[in-house]
Amino acid sequence: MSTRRERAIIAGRMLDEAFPEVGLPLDFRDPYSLLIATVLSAQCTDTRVNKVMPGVLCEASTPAQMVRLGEDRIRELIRTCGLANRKARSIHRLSQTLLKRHGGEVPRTFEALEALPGIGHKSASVVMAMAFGEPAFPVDTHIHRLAQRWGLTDGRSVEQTEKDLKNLFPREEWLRRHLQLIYYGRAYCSARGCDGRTCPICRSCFPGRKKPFRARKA
DNA sequence: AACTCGGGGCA
DNA sequence: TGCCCAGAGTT
Repeated sequence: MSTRRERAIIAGRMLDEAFPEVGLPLDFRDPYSLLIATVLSAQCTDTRVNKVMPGVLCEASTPAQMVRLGEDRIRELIRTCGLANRKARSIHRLSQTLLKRHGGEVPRTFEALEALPGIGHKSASVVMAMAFGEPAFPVDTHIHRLAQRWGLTDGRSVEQTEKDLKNLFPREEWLRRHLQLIYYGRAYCSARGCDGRTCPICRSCFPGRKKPFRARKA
C-alpha cells in the first residue's frame, strides 16, 4: 500500500518521461485571444478550436472589434466548435463586459476573471496560468478522472481534486503537470477507458484500485 | 452537489 | 446511432 504522496512522485516521474517537454495546446499568449479560445474549448477538442481561431482573430482580435462584429457573424465563424449559439452569445457578452468593466483589457485577477460572463473557475485558471504566468492548476473533468484513477485524490468533486493536486505538486510544477495530465489522459487514459498495454500506471494500477478499467478497443 | 444545456465528429 | 469533447449557469 502506497501513500498518496508516493503515488504523486511516481506519477510525476512517469509524466516527465512520457512528456519531457510540453507545449501549450492553444498557442495564443495574448490574453484576449486565449480567453476566446478557452470559451470555445468547452465540450470541444482543441484541434477544432485551433482550426477556427485564426478566422475569428482575422475579423476581430479585440473586444471592441468583437462587439462590432456581432453575434451572428461570430456564430458563423465558430460553427464547427459545437454549441455555437451559446458560445457566440457568450463571446459577445464577454467582450461587451470587458469594454464596459475593464476598458477593453483582460483583468489579471482570479476574482475579476471569474466574474466575467461565460468564464468559470477553470477558464480563469487557464488564463491566469498561461497568459499571465501566475500559479494556477486548472482541473477539468479529464484531469479529475485521471487523478481518481491514479489514487491522487479521494474527492468526488473537481474542487477537491484541485486542492489535492496543488498539495501534491510544488507550485512551480503546476502548469507543467496540468499540461502533462491533459496530454496523458488523451493518449492513454481517456473517458473511454484506459489502455492497460500502454499506460504504465494503470497497467499495474496503484494498489488500492478496486477493479480494472475497461480497455479501449484496438 | 446535482441538474441542465445541446452540437460536431467519429466509430 | 451512441458516445465523447480543455464547462458554465442555475437551483
